[in-house]
Amino acid sequence: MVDVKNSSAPDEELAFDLIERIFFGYRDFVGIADEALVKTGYGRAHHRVLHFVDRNPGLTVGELLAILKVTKQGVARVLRTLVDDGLIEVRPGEHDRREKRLSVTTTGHELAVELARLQTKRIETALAPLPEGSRAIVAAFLAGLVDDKERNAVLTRIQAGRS
Amino acid sequence: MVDVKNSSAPDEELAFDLIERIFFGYRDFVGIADEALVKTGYGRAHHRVLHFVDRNPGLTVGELLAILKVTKQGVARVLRTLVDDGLIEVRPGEHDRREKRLSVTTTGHELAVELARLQTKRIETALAPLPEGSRAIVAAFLAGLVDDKERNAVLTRIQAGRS
DNA sequence: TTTTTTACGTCAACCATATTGACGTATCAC
DNA sequence: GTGATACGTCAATATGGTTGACGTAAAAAA
Repeated sequence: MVDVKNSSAPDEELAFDLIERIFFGYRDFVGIADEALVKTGYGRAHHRVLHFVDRNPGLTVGELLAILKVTKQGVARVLRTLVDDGLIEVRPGEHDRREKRLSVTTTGHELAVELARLQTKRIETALAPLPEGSRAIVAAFLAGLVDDKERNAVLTRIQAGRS
Repeated sequence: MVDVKNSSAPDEELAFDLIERIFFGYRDFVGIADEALVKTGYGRAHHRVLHFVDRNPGLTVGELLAILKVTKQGVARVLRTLVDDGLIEVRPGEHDRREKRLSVTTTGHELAVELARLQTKRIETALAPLPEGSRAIVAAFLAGLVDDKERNAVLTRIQAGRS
């Protein structure tokens, strides 16, 4: 019989509540888009690419990889599908023609907005009963979850894609 | 030339900022555990199973499937590995011996706590600079992201696994 | 001008995580 | 005893990735 409470720390407080809320909240939040995407035949990976290209017109492939933290092979198939299907356009960079500058077509933009609309609705519903200033608090908390070294790049990226 | 602004709604406000903060925040938050798991050879799927079994001793396989929203085949390999490796124990249910009641071993608990500790640290760091009451606001927001029909079950589950 | 580096693509092989469908077994409830 | 339930398993398949090797075009440096 081993004592389970054999840790030296005097019963540290672990944030199980928030850890699980993050899990369940994210599970259902992305589920909104997953469901809506069934009709299109696309998956989560397509949504992520479409979203960030929609928000950052002229994004290069390299920047996209940095955002998603995947390898180029990881997005290759997904990106090719979206281009073939006419949701995303590719043009060589003006100053550096090795680059591929990505942007959404009208069709691509419409799908991106449709999904963003659904997710926005969920966010607003979640914020509605909360006190004034909650949006800023939630935003700050979420930014705080990002790796220290990434935070500046992330916030700049988000800011860059403002309406 | 098609007018991009052809929607009837007068320039709806889409919550791009929060949508992206949720993405980046989650990406790095789960990345904390991913990194720590490299040394063990386990992946995200193992972590999820271990976490919920740790927090809900005596959990049945069926309940686990409902929490993770996957099929039994989806957890089969992962669960078998954790049982074979001695991190999770299985016992038949007392009242219903068809059930398999799952619980962590000492080893399993230690790994679960180690991961929770890392994630807790990130959460506390994110909350630290925020005003009093922010924790409750963030908790409420995250619960609000959960599907309406799931929310009661989720909150009950979280509450059940309290320290 | 040659050389090197960069940005990107692609082929091949592979892995983790999941799915659906079919079938089997033990056990419970009636 | 019969049927439903909890679970396991086999097989085939899909999705979303990975590493490694190699190729091309263009930019930057020598």
